[in-house]
Amino acid sequence: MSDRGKLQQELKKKTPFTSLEQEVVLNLMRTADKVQIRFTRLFRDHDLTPSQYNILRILRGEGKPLPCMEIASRTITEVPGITGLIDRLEQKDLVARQRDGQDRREVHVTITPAGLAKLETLDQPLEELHRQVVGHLSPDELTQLNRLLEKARATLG
Amino acid sequence: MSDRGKLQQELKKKTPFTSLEQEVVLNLMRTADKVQIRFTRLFRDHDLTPSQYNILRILRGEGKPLPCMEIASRTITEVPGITGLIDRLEQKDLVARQRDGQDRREVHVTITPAGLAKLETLDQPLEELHRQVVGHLSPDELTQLNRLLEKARATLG
DNA sequence: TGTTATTGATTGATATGTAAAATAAATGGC
DNA sequence: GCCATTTATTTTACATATCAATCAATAACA
Repeated sequence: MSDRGKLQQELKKKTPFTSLEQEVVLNLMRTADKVQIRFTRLFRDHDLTPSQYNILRILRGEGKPLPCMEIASRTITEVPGITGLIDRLEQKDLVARQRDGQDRREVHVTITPAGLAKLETLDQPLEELHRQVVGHLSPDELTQLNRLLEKARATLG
Repeated sequence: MSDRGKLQQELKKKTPFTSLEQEVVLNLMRTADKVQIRFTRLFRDHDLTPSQYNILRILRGEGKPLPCMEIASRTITEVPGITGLIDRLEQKDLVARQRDGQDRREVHVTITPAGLAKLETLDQPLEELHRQVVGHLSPDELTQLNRLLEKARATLG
């Protein structure tokens, strides 16, 4: 069965794709969705959501407290959403808030030792999951896929 | 600048990717996210959400009333989420509920003339957006991208 | 200096996705 | 026909995303 046929069957659509462009977009969204489901499951097993993990990872990578604006700028999450995310991470003692800077409007967020420990328990499973998800593609295919995704994204932002 | 460098800069990460697999996954999620944002905006301009549009499109494609279970099976949305979606579409008179079948547990959902009209106003803008989003890739690249995305998704469920 | 504009963060409203449990109707075995 | 099970849907609870509005602190500037 052709590639086109496969996706068509998967979506249970009766009509053929009207364009190659439409097929690519659907394919992209559907694949990303399935990948995300796998990662979401892993995070949930560790009592985290993808957004929460992402913030912890950013804080660890930076190694110092970051204001909410800066966190928002590095995630999909809009600034108002950061507030609630930090609230829930703070309740779990994975991050802490500080108003220490000269600019007292800024709330600096720090990852706690417990937050760092939580991340460490996820490092290996995550690396393993990355391999599980796209490991069946050859290095050439992965490189090619990267190139095409980059090119697709180039005009988008 | 290399592809790896570009994404790295974009995410403001300080450390290089630990693997090609990780890079592909991040690339995939990020690209899908940006594409989705564009479509979400278009739908919002027409007072719809992506999920709402998706349900209308499915109903139009089928051409006859469908039970909630069937709608859920053709979307990302889990069954419980369908209820609220149909609620809001019904409030806008874009769909209607019927309990006409032999199995009176089933709620059949029909698209209304207003719903069909709403979809028609979206057909052209959507086709145009598909081209805008990935139209700068050559047909060869689109075909290649489709193949790689299909292959990536093959092991995912 | 004092008024205004901007910025960082929060809150509130609406929509969605997910999981668990509840409700109601249909089905199968006896 | 009765009862346990299954099925279709809804309800409830929680996390998130988006947008608008608000509040406090700072910056800009006449």
